[in-house]
Amino acid sequence: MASSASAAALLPLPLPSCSSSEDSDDGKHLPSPPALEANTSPAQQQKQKQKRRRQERDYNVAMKALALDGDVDEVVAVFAELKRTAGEGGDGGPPPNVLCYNTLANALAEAGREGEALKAFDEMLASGVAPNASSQNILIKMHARRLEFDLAWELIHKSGVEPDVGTYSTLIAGLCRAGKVVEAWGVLDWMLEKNCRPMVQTYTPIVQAYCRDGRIVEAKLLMAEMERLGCLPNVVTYNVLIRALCDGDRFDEVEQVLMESSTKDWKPSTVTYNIYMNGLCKKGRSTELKWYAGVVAYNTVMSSLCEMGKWRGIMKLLTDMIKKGIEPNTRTFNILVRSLCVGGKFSLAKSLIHSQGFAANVVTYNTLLHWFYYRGKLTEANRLISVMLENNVAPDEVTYTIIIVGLCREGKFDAATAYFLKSLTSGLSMDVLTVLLNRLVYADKIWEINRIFDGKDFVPDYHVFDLTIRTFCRAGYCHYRTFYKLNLILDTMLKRK
DNA sequence: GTAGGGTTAG
Repeated sequence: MASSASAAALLPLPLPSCSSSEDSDDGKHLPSPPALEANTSPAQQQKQKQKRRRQERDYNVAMKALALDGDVDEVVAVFAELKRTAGEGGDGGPPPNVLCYNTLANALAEAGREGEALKAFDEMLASGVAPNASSQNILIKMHARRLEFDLAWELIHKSGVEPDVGTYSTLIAGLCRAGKVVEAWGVLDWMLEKNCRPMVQTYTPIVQAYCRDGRIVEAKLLMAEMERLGCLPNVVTYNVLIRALCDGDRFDEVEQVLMESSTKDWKPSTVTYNIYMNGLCKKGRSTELKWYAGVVAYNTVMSSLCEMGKWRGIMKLLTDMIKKGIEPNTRTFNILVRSLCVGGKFSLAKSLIHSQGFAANVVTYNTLLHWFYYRGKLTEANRLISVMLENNVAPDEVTYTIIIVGLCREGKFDAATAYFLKSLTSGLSMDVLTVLLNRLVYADKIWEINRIFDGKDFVPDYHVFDLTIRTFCRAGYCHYRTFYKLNLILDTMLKRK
């Protein structure tokens, strides 16, 4: 995979502590074209460097804000702009510094665009910018998400970048998410051996792992231990605990924990209240909005009202929040779209896409598509797909799933298969394939299945074989009279290998 | 100014 190749690419480190923004006069990246260079004094050059550094910081802050907002495309655009301004002198100019590359790569990784994140790091190395501990941590995070812990270890041991608290914390978080709490404790011991002091961020994932397993007693014990060690649990740690208490219907204890917050030296945030309220909503105990409610709280309640079919109440809340000066976001909007669909107001829901001040995203289109198919409005669905593509909104796995399910239900297996083949251009999704195969096999559409594996753009691997055989067997095709159909498909698949 | 733990939409 590309990830291991890139991990290897990070191994030989050029100059471990040197970032491009530092004043290393190695002459590798002169900021200005020669002509300008000739008649600028050292003082002026210094000034230009400072200006560039400020510019990089500003761009970096902007990228971070955009990433927080979930607008990754815009992050990519800002980064490109940063590179462009460097090249205005004519000969390319200095590359962005390591922090900017980190921000870019992290935003991409967080958005699930890991291939692009790795490409960003490759580009960084190619421009002679040395990675730092944060770059390494971002890579470790990506490895951990794919459960490639061996690669994560290899990176730590061979990169030459000294692991920091963040490195260990990232690894611990990844292990905890994968349910490997014992290994996480191992890493904690290891860092203590290396005299690296843990932080709240190091312990919190372990608290969370306990909470997820319903081991609340152990979670609380660990939090007590943190206090003893002088590493006080903070609002995030308590949020984890409160969520677990909500899931367990232990709302009295939530109140208790909140009451004690002032003496325990932490302050509940809007996130805390959002978790609490979400817990109450899920148990059907509250739709009352308190004074501290922000946009997320409104979204939660509106969404819960939508589940209950009270879509008129949603409109009331929308006007309510606008009156209070709380700005609705894309999610608010999507909840509104969904509630309008639930209420059968399709044309109104559709018209919202073109309304000003709202950028429809892939979720918006998915919501509408789902309902169009659900109500058998195939022409509308087709038209919407065109609009979506015209507006440069890329379909995701959910989109393809909705389309495929919708078409199959109408008996349009051929079209559904065509969409699956189209989805391959953005990579194979096993989820999408599972959905399609299920429908085709149960409908006995052997010809279409053959078509999936007959194309030149799809070479089945072990998982695909496994899935196919299982699906056929579950549908009863492993009977001797029908087995030849599965054989036919397997033949086609083997031809491709 | 980058990384590492927590909330809401299909």
